[in-house]
Amino acid sequence: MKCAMHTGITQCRHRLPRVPPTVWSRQWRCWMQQRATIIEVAHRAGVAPSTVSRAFNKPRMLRPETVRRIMAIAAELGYEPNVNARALSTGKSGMFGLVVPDITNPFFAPLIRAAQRAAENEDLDILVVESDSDPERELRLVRRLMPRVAGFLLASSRLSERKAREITELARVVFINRDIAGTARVLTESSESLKHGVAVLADGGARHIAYVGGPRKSWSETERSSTVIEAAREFDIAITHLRVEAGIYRDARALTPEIVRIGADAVVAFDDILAHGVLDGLRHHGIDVPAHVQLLGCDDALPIETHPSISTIRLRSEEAAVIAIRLLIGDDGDAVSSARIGLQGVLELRETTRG
Amino acid sequence: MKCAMHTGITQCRHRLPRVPPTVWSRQWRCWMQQRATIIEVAHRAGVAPSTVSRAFNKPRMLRPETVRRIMAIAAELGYEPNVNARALSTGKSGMFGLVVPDITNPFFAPLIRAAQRAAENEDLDILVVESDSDPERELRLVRRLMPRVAGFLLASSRLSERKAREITELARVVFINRDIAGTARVLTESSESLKHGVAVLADGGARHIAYVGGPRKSWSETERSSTVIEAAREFDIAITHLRVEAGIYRDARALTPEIVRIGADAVVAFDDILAHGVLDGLRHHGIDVPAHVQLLGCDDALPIETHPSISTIRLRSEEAAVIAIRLLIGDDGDAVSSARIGLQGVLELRETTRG
DNA sequence: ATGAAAGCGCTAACAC
DNA sequence: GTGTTAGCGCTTTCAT
Repeated sequence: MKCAMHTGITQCRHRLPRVPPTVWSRQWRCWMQQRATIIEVAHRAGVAPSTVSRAFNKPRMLRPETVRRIMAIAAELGYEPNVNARALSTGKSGMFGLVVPDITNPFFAPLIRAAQRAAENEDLDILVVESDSDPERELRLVRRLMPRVAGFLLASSRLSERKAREITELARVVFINRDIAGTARVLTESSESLKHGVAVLADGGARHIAYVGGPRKSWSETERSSTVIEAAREFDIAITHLRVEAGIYRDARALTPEIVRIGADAVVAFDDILAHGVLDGLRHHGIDVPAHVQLLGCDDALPIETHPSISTIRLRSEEAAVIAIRLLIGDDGDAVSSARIGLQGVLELRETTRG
Repeated sequence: MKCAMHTGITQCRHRLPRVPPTVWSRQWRCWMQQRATIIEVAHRAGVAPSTVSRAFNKPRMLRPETVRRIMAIAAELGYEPNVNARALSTGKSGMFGLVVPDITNPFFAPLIRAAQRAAENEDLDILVVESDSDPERELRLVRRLMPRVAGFLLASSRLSERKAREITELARVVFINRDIAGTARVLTESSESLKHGVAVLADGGARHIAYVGGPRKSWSETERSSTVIEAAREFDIAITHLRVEAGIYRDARALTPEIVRIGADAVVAFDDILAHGVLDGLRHHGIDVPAHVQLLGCDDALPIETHPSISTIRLRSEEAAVIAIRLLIGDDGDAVSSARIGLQGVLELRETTRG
C-alpha cells in the first residue's frame, strides 16, 4: 500500500496518522524530522533504491557519473543512511565495544581517545564500558554488548584464560595488554626498558629493590614483576615484592612504612600513580628521593608533573589502540586473525633515579 | 516464501545459502550463532510473534500465565531481543550520546562512570565521544550520532548558544555545566563555595588575587571568574585576571612568572590541574605556599595528592550525571522538559590556604 | 487477551 | 551497470 504523504514519495506506514498531526503534538516532531530515506533519494535521482545503496557502499560498481549524481542529491536532501536499518540488514552494527577495567585510571584516557579517532576514520563508533576490574562484570558486559557491536577491544582484561578464549569464539576480539596464545593481541610492553631501568638503579648503587606491584590479574603486572625480579637477580640486587591490589595512590602511600622497614634503597612501582604515592610517603618520612631511595615508575600517563619528576617508562598505548582497531576491522574474514604485536616502551630517566 | 531450515521454523532469507555451509566457512559461524528470534519463541510457546513482543514490552497487557510461559521458553532458548531490529522499528536506539570536551581531563572520568551506571540500570548504553573542545567538531559529532542515539548528554558544551538551542529542537538533550535558559541542564556550581573561599583568602591576609582562568567558552569558567571578581570587590581585594585557554598543567606552570611579577599574594585557579601547575611554578621560584602565596583550586578530581595538598572545591559531578540521565530518560514525552538543576560544590580547605 | 500482517530503511541475490 | 524484490527481527495497528 502506498499513499501520498507530504512528499508523495515515501510509503505510508499504517501506524502513522493519515493527516499531518498538529504542530504541538509529539508526532509533529517525528513528522518534521522525518529524515530522507534511500527511497526518496532514489526517486529524485531517477534510480532504484538499491542503486543508491550501492552508491554509498560499493561505488566502484556503478558508473562514476551515477554515483556523483546520487551523492549530490543525497547531500542536498541531507540524507544520511539509517544505521539501525543497515545494522539489521547486514548484521553489522558499525560499533565496537571497548572494555576497560577502570575509566578513572589516566592510562586509559589516551588509549580510548586513540581508539576512537582510529575508528572514526572508518566511520565506526566505539562504545566504552568499564568492568571495575571484575571478571564477572566484564563477562556480563560483553554478553550485553554482543548484539550491539561488531567486535570487542578488551583492554587489560581480567577474564580467566578459558573465558577469554570462549569469547573469541563468539565474537571478533582483540586484546590489549593480555597475552593469550592463538588470539589477536597487542601489548604495550615494558620488559626491555624495565631491565634497563633496573640497570640504572644498580648503577646508582641500589642494593635492595622494593617492587610495588599492582592488580594481580593484570598481564602488565605479571610482565613487570617477573622482569624486575629477573633483572634484580641478574644484577645481584635483593628484591622484596609488595603489592597494591587496588592500584590507587592512597594505598601506595600507606605502604611506605613497610618500604622503610625493609630498608630498600630503590623502589620500582607498577605504575606512576603508585610511584607517586610512594614518593609522597617517602618525603613524609623525611627520606630524600633520589638521594636516599631511588624510584622508577611506569606508564608516563599522569596529567601532571611531580617533584621530583618520576623516572618512568613511556608506554605506547596510542599506537597500541590504533593497531588494535586495525586488527579488529581486519580483513573482514571469519574471526580476527591471530597475532601478537608487542610494542616496547621507552625508558624516561628523570629526577628520581641517580644512574 | 518459506522454507524449512534447520528448525523448519524461521523464514528463509534468500540470500542465505540453501544448505548448511561447511564448518570452516564464515557462514558456519553465522549459522551456529544464529540467535533465537521472536518467531522461534512464538512457535515454541504456541503463540503469535506479537504476543512474545508484548510479553517483553507490555507484559501487563497479557495474562500473567502467558507471560510466564513465554519468558520461560525465551530463557530456555537464550532469546534476547535484537536491539537493531527494535531500534529500526521503534526509532529508539536504547543509547545515549555523551559528549565531553576532553576525555583525558580527570574531571570527566567519574562523571562518565556515574552516567553509565545510571543508564545501565535502565538497560541503556552510553556512547562517549570527545569534542576536543571544538564547537565545530562537537556539532559534527552530534549530527553523526543523531541517528544512533535516543538523546544527548552534552557536558561542558562549547557550542554557541544558538547552535545549542537548535540541537534541542532536533533531539532530546540535557546539558551538563552549560546554562541555557529553556533547556534541561544540570550544573555543578562552585559560586557559593568560591565566595566562601575568597573570604578565607581574605582572612588569611590576601590583598591581591590572581585568577587563573580556563577555557573561555566554558560555562564553568564564566561562573568562576565572575564569582571571584565579585567576591574580590566585596572584600576589597585587588584582582588580576589571567588565563590558560588550553587548561593544561604545563601552561599554568609557565604562567607563574607573571603571577610573581604582578605581586599577587593569592591565586584562585580554574581547576586543580591549573592550581597544581601554579603550585609547582611557585615552588620553582622559591615561593612558599601558603606562607607567601595562598592557592585555591577547583574540582577536586586529581587522581593523586599534591604537596602541600591543594585547597579546592569538591564538585558534585556524579550526582549531576545521575540527575542528567534521569532527565534524559524523562517522562518520555515530547522533548526533555526544561529544568535548571544547580548543585553547589563543597569547599575543602587543605594546606594551600591560611584562613 | 491474542492473532494477522504491514512496515521501519536498508542490503544483497537474482534477473536483465 | 542497474532494477526488482525478499527479507533482516521487531513493533504496532487493527480485527477478533
